Amino acid sequence: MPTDSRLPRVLHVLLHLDGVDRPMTSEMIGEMLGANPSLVRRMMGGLRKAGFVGSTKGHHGGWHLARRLDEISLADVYAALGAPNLFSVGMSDDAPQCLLERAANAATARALDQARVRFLAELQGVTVAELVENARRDIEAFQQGQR
Amino acid sequence: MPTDSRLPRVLHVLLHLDGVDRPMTSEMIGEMLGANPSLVRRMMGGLRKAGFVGSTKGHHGGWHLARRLDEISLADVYAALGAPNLFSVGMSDDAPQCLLERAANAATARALDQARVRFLAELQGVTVAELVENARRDIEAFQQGQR
DNA sequence: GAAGTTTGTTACTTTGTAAGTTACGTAAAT
DNA sequence: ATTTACGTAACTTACAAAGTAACAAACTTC
Repeated sequence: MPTDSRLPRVLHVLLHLDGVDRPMTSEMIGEMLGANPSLVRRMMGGLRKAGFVGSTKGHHGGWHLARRLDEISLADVYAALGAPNLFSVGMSDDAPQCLLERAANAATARALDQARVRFLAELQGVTVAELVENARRDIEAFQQGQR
Repeated sequence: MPTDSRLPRVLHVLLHLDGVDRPMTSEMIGEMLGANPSLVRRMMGGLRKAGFVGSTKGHHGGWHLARRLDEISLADVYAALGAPNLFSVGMSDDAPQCLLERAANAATARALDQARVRFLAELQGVTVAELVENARRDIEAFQQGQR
């Protein structure tokens, strides 16, 4: 399967929406991401339902922020995308008869669960607003290097 | 992509190999896993290179353990499989120009890295032998319930 | 209210990777 | 020599997200 890149992509979009005062159309966003406008609408749909962004139709329509970025954690964004499957590794049979197979599956599931918990905890601890700050720091560091 | 189920599957195989004194053929293992013998040979190849199992050709040939299960951690097994890609989530572009995209990617990568570390740590802390013990406990609990 | 813009949604095609399959060479046992 | 069984390469299938196309609905502007 092509890698599921929705999480970093919609984060990228949120960061840009924060920096503009006009709505951005799906076409503008699509160009930014190197993606199709239709795909953008699909990705952003979840964020709209979650109330993080709004969208307006017609002239000068497009996507805009509907909540402050410091009120949105990365975990919120991930959830708004529908908490898509995180792993490419998994069990082929969830409730096997063989007890040895169960032991093998249980051990694998345990490790995956721990990893998922860690992943979500990390996302929970960061707001989208902090990403803006990180980027700003990077920009300053870059300008520093230019002098 | 179909889910990568190699880790739980080869663990399952190791647990069975521990319980028999004769080598198991790829065909027997394939039937056990609901998989093709050729696929079994591919999956087990890495374990052979790692020295965890051996394989012999010809009459009464097949796969057998080549190391004690308490000397093999789940992380060893995962590594022997080639440390296959763990996540279905990832970035579409690794080194983008846009600093906002970089911030979005970095945050995603950070969470994934933490999750991977947690996953490996969990695998590292468990030996295949311990899975046998777990299964044995399950069997006893089952028999207890039968009385 | 006509024209033009933009989203919302559906249906379809493409893509990437492991699974699954087929085939055949190689080596060992009888 | 025959049979068994691994080793490996080449090919097809499956599946979910990406990507594409199309169009109705809704809004803006004039």
